[in-house]
Amino acid sequence: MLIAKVAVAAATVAIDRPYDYAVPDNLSVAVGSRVTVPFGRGNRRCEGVVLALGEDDGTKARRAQLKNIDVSLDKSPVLDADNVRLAVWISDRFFCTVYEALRAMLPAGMWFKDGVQRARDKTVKTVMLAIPAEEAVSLAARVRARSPKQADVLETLARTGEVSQAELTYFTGASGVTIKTLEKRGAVRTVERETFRRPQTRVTPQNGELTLNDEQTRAYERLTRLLHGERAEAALLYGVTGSGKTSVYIKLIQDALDMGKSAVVLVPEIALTPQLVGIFASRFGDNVAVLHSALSVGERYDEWKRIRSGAVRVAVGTRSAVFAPVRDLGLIILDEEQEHTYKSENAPRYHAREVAKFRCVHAGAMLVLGSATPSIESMYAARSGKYELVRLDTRYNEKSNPGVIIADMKRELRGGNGGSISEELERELHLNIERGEQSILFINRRGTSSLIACGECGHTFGCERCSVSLTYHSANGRLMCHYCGFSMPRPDSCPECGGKLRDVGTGTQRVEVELKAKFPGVKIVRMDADTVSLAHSHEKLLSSFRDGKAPILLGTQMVAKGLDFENVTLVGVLLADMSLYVNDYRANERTFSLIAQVVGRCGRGVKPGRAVIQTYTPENEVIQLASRQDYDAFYEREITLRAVANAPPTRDLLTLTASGLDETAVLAACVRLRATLDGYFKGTDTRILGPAPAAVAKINNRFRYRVSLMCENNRRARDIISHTVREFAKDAKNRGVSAFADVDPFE
DNA sequence: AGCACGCCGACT
DNA sequence: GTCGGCGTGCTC
Repeated sequence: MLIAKVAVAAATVAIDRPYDYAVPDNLSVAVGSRVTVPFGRGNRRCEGVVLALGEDDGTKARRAQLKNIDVSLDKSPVLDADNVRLAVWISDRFFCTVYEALRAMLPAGMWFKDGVQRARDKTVKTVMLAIPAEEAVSLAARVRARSPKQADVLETLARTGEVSQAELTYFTGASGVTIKTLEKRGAVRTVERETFRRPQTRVTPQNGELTLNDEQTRAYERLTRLLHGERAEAALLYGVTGSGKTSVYIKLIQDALDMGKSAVVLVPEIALTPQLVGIFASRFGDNVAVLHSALSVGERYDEWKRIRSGAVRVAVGTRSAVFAPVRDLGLIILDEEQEHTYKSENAPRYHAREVAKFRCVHAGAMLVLGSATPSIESMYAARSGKYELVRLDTRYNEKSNPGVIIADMKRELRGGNGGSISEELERELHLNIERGEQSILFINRRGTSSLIACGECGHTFGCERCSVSLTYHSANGRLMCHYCGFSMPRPDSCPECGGKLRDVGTGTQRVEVELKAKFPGVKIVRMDADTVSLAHSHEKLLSSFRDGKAPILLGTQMVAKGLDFENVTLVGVLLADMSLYVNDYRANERTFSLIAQVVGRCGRGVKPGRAVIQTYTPENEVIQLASRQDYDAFYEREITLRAVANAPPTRDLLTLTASGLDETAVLAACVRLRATLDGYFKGTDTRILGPAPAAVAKINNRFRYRVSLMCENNRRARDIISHTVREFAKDAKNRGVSAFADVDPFE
């Protein structure tokens, strides 16, 4: 009798192991087949993946205990032995179940829920005007008094054209009923559209020979030697902004293709790197598949199949594309390898860099990590010889470094300027506007919108389910929780004392208002989550900045990347020190990377550029070093601090997070966790910290506390951690509290 | 995490 | 006598 070892979906980490099932004679399954099996006392049906097959070697008694596999979900297996091996490794390294790891390897939407396949091609209901825009605006004015929601809907549609119903209700707060009423009145039409268009515009392939400069050629040649087998674990391509890493990537990919192999290119976020994706698309034409969160389920599946069949040899995508099923993997490139988007925050909590390493080692492929500001851990590995370090030190089209002005906001405040634009920045902006040159202003803050507080009693609005403040979105006029999605309309006055509500903190909208007052009549393009979502694309906003020659582009994080415009000669960083004051050992690194990137973007054109860094702590060394783009000095300083603190990369950080509805129970469980770990690590130099509230202490009514360990991430430490998590789940005292482990989380 | 099994109190 | 409370232990 044939026995299958199956990874089941219903298993948690506490009970995860391969379960044996009998394979009925009429069923054909292979390693990697998805199946359904009966599981648990209730024999409820659950999904699973076959990990291995073997002949029965047990006794009759044992055979009688075995249950049968129910059905096989695929005609031919969708995963293979390599996937299984990788999944087992991920489950061990990142403390998840084997099933969770396997699941991450398949395109979303291929999975069954309750035995019913989810809709293949989702459609989305979109709404558009059925009457001319001007007519809609005047209709809106007429009905405003009686039906304000309808008026809002009409005006929004007049501005945007076609919008999905979901977005429309988000921005106007109107319900589906309002839209139906308008439809009955003949003012709007609704259409079911396929979720997303194919994002790739087919570009004409460029086959022209790529010319590299001397330095690029040397870097390329060293990397090629690695590609041909003389390899370290990975290569770190450390190239200052503008040194032309992309050209080196392209040469390497071409080489891999010439050898009959495939390449995977990972980018932090597709939407933020349209230029890079565009370059690959035009260079490799139909040989590229772009994997992308905006693809519909069906499209994603199609792209996945194209890659798997070998029809496409280059896959470009975000984190999950590290699993792209390319034929004969020859090369993986992680661009901007320091970005936190490569680390998954949900199970499986893997880091794409580590998965890439594993795949490359097993496929005999090369891994290239590219960055202008490498993560401290990667540079550490490079310096200690684990990675090959390849540098690109000179800027292509050598331009003088931009002049950097550090504006002291404390002094501004003392001088009576309580706004968010310093005198220096205002002066430079004036200069640029006069000269017809463009400026980019970048707000360094997490979140996209501002907080609202009562100007009289100081009342603030918090989410009742989560431990965070509600942030105000001027785009839809609502207060929203960024964790659970709760939203409410912004009240007219303080619910406590009736006082007037004010915006606190510098949101993009507030800066925009300030700029408009200072520079009347000057066109400002604002790019943040609000405007991007409504206008549908970064590209649209960017081209309105570039082609429309708007003097000022103002935005959050998202303007910091991929901007490479000739006419931009001034970059301003508002609140440069904002990200320094986070309780996180990576705060310095993040701040440095952000500022250095922004400074580097400036002055890449023909004209000389300047950067204005606004900060309340102008003497801060991180800001000073970043403004000089002095990565090497920053690295030396930072690695010393990390070593003193026993923080990564000198040690690894392992965390255990417990969450539950009852705060005292969670805390008590965490204290027990800590005691258990203290026992296991007694007498070692492992540092154990906590329990401390997690960065977001409460999500969806669940309180979260965390215990951290700084130790070497070795077999023994991992065994202790996973054993502790298992025991935790079994302990009746921990009822109602769940725990998970994470490696080097980015929180 | 589910889910059944089992051993105690209220109710037809 | 039986229905259902939730404490306990297992999942091929």
